[in-house]
Amino acid sequence: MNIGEAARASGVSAKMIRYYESTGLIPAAGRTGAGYRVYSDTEVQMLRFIRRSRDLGFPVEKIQELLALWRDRSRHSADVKRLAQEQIDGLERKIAEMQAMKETLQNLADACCGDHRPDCPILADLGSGPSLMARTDRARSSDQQRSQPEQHRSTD
Amino acid sequence: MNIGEAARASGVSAKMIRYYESTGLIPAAGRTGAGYRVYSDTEVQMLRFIRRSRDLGFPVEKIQELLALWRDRSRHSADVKRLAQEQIDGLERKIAEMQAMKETLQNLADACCGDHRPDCPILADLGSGPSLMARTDRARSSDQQRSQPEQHRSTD
DNA sequence: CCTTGACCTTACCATGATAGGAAGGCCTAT
DNA sequence: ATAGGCCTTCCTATCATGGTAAGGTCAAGG
Repeated sequence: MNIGEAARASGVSAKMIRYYESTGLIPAAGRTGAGYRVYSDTEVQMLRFIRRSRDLGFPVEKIQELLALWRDRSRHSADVKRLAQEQIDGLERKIAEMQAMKETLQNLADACCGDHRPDCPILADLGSGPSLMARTDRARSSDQQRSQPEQHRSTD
Repeated sequence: MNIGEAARASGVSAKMIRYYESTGLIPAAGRTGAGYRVYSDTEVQMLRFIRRSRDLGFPVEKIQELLALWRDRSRHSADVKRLAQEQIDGLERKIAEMQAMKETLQNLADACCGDHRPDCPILADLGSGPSLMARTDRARSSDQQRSQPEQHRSTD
């Protein structure tokens, strides 16, 4: 099987297969006399493993660990579970982060009448110092820093 | 104010300020005789605007539009609201995507006993073809080594 | 045989936003 | 005048992926 077929069979693009090989994620494939890479079913299965792991958001670095465990018949499932849990935790963190952004934006958008008038709480918030939204405002302090004549910061 | 002070005052690193200038997001700053960039309070305010927009997940491309609206005193708040809503929608899509990953992983992890034994539904799923998961069910394993005659293209 | 077209090869460039470093110039206080 | 802290530009890297270009290979058909 050449790289194009392996790509179609695994769902990993030929481009990425070569990249994974170059980075050492997968071992170098065999070659025909002409230099074409050759793939066995076993190797395609490994590529599918990688593809599926990527689909679940695992970074390539972690996939390396997953592959090592996959190949290790004396692995401890606890190690696999730990990797999965770390990934779950990472996803959760990112979800929470984006959820917070979304809520802040939603609050701002809700407060914006969204018509022909220029007044807009969204821009007002963006243009002000630290986040006024998300929780009741506080630290509004000086929204302009001291106005020094120019250059250097000297005596603080 | 030089770039270091502007960075501290805006929360945008000096590195990024130069980058934003090089990409045209912000106009080129004035320079002292020695070539040092000089920033006014107005420019620092703009940098804070950018910083806050980034904190809300806006890509620089969108920030360019936001900045244009910010500067345009005859803007329509509807345009701002639309940008915000697009960003909200984008965040929602990404959140849903990651939520799906998380749930799939959680189901797999829940099915993994996570002890010293090698059997692991997580690896079994990753090693199988297309997603066997998707619903809240698994409780299966040892389903990974069936060699499928999937090759086509007779020219081998 | 020669052409055609689909496939393969390597190598380089680009993305987006950010950080790191090197090499050298500038500024100010001591 | 020298130290050391700041500035400058330029280069590199990230991470996973796609694109392009220039050239070799292979199978089929005229």
